Amino acid sequence: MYIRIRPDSETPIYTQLIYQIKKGILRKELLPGEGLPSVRSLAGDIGINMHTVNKAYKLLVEEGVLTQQKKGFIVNSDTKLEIQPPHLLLYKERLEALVIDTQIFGMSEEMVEQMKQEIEATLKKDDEK
Amino acid sequence: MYIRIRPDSETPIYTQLIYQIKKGILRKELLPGEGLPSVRSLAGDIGINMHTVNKAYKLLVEEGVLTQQKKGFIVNSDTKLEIQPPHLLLYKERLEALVIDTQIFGMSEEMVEQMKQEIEATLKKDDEK
DNA sequence: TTTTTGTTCTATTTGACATATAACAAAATT
DNA sequence: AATTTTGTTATATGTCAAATAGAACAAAAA
Repeated sequence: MYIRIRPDSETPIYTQLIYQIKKGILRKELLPGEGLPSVRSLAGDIGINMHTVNKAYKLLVEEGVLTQQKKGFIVNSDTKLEIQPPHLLLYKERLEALVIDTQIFGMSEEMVEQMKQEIEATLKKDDEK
Repeated sequence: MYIRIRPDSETPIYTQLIYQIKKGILRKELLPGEGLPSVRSLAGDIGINMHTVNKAYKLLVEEGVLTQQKKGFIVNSDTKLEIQPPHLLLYKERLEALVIDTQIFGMSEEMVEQMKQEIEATLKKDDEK
């Protein structure tokens, strides 16, 4: 699985990593129950620190996306993964900010819908594209 | 116009202020051409520092939401305010992150749509509600 | 037995955020 | 004309998150 990190981005590395992994799961490049690389190996591969990878993994566990076994992290196999209240609150805040900017800049509903569909296309298996 | 700041929020104060002002414009509590309170008076009113207000104002000018006269900041009167490329990029990144979380947590399209409409209701003039 | 795993701890560096204070020129007010 | 208000600029300080570095540990896997 490909992971690309932009060190100079405003977005923290651990946040970038979190979304790269979520992307991998949605694209089925990471399957339920599949193990993730160890914090040390992944850190070494993409050239970042071990603790940064560990932070991303632990936050993903906290969200329920990953689970933790005695040894190592794996993709959660639960069919129904529901968002927890504190994360739902953050989700709503992000949605509100996006809606506000959409209206402030007078972006049409079609324009947003098109962008959304372009994004969704990148989140499908290569097979289905 | 009401402005409420949560000092303990993860969101920086200047960012909170930016969205409060955008909200005020959408709700028509701030009209095109209308002047905003001076950085000192607003800072004093809501109990934050002058430079924090100034930072929010300047960023809003940079986005085209406000303009600056010889003296003071005013709401931009341009009918067509179009988003600039760098801001559009950030917008797309935020939209992507939201779409990813929507799918990862298996949220239905109806659920998102409902949340969106609840938000949009808060962005209308009180008259229209 | 050796290696690998995540965990924990201490330490350091960097930058953003926010505040505080002061001084300035230009504009508005009195 | 004098005073006040405006945004601007500069310096300084404190706090915190992010990221790195290195070391040590017990438990599990090889």
